[in-house]
Amino acid sequence: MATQVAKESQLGRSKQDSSITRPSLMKKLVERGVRITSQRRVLVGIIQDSERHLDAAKLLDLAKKQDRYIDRATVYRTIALLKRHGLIDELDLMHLEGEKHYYEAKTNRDHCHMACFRCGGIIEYVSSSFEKLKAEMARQSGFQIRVVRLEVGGVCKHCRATTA
Amino acid sequence: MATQVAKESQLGRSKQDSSITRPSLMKKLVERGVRITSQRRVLVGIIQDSERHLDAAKLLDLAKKQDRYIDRATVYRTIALLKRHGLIDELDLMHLEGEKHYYEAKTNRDHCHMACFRCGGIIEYVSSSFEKLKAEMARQSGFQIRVVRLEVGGVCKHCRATTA
DNA sequence: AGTCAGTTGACACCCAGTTGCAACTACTGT
DNA sequence: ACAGTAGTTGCAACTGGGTGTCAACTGACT
Repeated sequence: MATQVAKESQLGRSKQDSSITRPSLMKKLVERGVRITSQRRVLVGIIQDSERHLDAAKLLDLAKKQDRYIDRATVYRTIALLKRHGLIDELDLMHLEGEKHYYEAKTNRDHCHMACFRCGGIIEYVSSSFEKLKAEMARQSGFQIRVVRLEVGGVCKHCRATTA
Repeated sequence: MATQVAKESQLGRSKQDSSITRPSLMKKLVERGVRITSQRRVLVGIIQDSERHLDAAKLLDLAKKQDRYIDRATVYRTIALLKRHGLIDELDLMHLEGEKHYYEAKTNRDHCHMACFRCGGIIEYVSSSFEKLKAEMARQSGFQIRVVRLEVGGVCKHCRATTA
């Protein structure tokens, strides 16, 4: 049984299915004794609340609205911090817009990203089959899974219908 | 039912399961009317026969042994050509060694790459559950899938056993 | 309030990948 | 076999995401 979370153009991100939750990043950082600087508060807040998939440059832009002296390097360092703690996921979105990476707060359920080569839309796809596959992979290979990334590129339903 | 293809350190690539085949890249290119230059013959031959996952720099190195005037740009352009024709897959292998990309000739069955953060080994994992998941995603979302990339990062069986 | 390890901003740097262009060449039609 | 030409190559300069270094700063302890 799968829940297709909807589609939105231009790297937009759909509202989450009610069964999907995002734990508070700040809380997790505090719990782990990570020093909370004003810059981290700003950056983590933006990632936590974002409805879109953010790349480093966009994240910097948004952060500068709250702290105009914040630096590129700090953005990258904070991203690395959150990755190290397993609090965010890194995505390529099939390089629809170049080599940059996108980030999103980790949710309680892994999901797949389907990127449309025509319209640039991203569909987030949650499925129990995906969970089962993960479990099967771990069991059969003896691998301890820490990160999973499932990305699909192709043409979405809408573009298939509207293009010759 | 899954076939775990084995494990090899340092981005090594295991021998393929007998049910997995790699169609001839050159033949496909000729069929499609692509111009066959000496450089392309060299590069495509290397990719076709490689037992490892190749990045652009390694591919250039190997190519230079056959044609010492071959250029970086030609390597990137050939990779783009093969990608455009859907003949190779692009991998990140969880950025185990930086941001570069790896390439492999597309096989008749999609497979997952499991990257060990400790030893750098890559396990290739083929599973009918994966095929089923793909079919389910396509059906439920109306998405026409052209490329799929499933990568997993974690700790392999061997490293879990040998490390404190 | 004082301490100091961890963090920041600034800036130079790295490196994978791209681009523009003149010279070259694989294929086509003859 | 040969010439014409569209597609390809090598070169060199460039782009852009990301990193390293280091002096100055600051959050979280006592």
